[in-house]
Amino acid sequence: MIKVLIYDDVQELRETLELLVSTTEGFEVVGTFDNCETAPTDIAVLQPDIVLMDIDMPGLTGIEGVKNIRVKNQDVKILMLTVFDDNKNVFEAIKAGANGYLLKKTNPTRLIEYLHEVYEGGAPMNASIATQVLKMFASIPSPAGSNFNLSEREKEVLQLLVDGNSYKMVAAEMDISIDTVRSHIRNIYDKLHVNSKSEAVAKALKHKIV
Amino acid sequence: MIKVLIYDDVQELRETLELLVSTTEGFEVVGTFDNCETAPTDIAVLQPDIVLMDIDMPGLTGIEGVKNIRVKNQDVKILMLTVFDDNKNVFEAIKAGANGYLLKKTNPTRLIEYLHEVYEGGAPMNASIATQVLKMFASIPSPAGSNFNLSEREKEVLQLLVDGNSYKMVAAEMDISIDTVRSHIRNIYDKLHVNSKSEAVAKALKHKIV
DNA sequence: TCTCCTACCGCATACTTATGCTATTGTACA
DNA sequence: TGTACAATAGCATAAGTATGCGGTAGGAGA
Repeated sequence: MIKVLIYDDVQELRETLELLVSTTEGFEVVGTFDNCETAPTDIAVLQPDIVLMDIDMPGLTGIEGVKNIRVKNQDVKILMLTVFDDNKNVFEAIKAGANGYLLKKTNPTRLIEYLHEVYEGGAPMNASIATQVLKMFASIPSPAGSNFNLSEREKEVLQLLVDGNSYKMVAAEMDISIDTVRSHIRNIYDKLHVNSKSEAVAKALKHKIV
Repeated sequence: MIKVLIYDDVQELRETLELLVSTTEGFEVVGTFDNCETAPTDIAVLQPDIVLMDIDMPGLTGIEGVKNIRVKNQDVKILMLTVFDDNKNVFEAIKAGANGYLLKKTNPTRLIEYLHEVYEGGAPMNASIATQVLKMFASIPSPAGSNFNLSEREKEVLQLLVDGNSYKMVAAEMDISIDTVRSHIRNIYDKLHVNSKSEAVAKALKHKIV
């Protein structure tokens, strides 16, 4: 018997989910709640195998709920449920420790399959969400960033700027005159095609130059 | 008819795959190759919808193959096939532009499902691989909602600073006075515990505030 | 040898930024 | 019905920055 715990603020959906899961062979609903304020203790008491967690709840959001659960319990499988496959939430939920991410419009048969999948250690996601995850993944800048032909010395200066140093502080740090710092920075600006310190810093970070 | 192109250096597997796909309703194998040296031109000529790409090939690896394909073609769906669900390869393949990542031990029925899924824009992955992807994802240096209690307006200003705007440009962009911009920036500095524009930009980018 | 590049240094000037203080509005919450 | 805070705006001044010009010295390579 796979024990399932349900969090959803919408009564109708909560009941639909409960009905679906409890009438499926091999599954048992051990509780349903309209908020996840007490999730960590609920789980300690009810000992579910899988938690279905709505992401859009008033008060404590599902993501907060997952974080709170994971402080106490790393084992229970958590499946996020959401109406929107919006970028930020997916990322946040995964980082919080969710095991899968499903759209509410997922059809019942598929949902049950996904429950089996997560129970067996998988990470079920709807196709659209999986695609998003891959895209986010692919957008992670690779370690080999273009370095714009900056000389070693220039990179040093740039690093110090990124760390929040003023010209004066850079000069002190590198033990060169402030005018030399100016020279270096001028050259850096030329190479990066920028004309302010903050633009240079932004470009350095975005392109992982430093 | 969904057109499939197969790359695998092992003749037996190539033939098994070809048999499986070509005997399935709605699918057609337009070619099989034992290496992906000529992949970009193969694809230009054969116009497949889906490419099945073995990852472990002598000479040009499947990952190199994907990179080469993506230079010319962003539309064809590429499914990676591998015996090992090893961390580095998954990451590299995704970064190269693969649409999905399957283990060779995937059973035939499931494989066909996955082919449909990728054709429809999904990102099929075996459960074990999806789990890995989530884990990698979760280990990405944390953006984790640290927004330093910036108000919406302050975030707007900060974004403009990150984009390289001066006070004057921010004022023009937001249609407020430069003194108001100063006010906002003062408050941003207080909240971020910095005291220069470039520090603020660096912090914004490092903490993914904007 | 001569040229190119890098690192170094200097001065001057206009512009931008940081930070002090103050003040009015509107909205939200207790 | 106050209290709190966000957003707006202003003024003044010191500090920092951007960019114009100029220069020297040393090493790599044509």
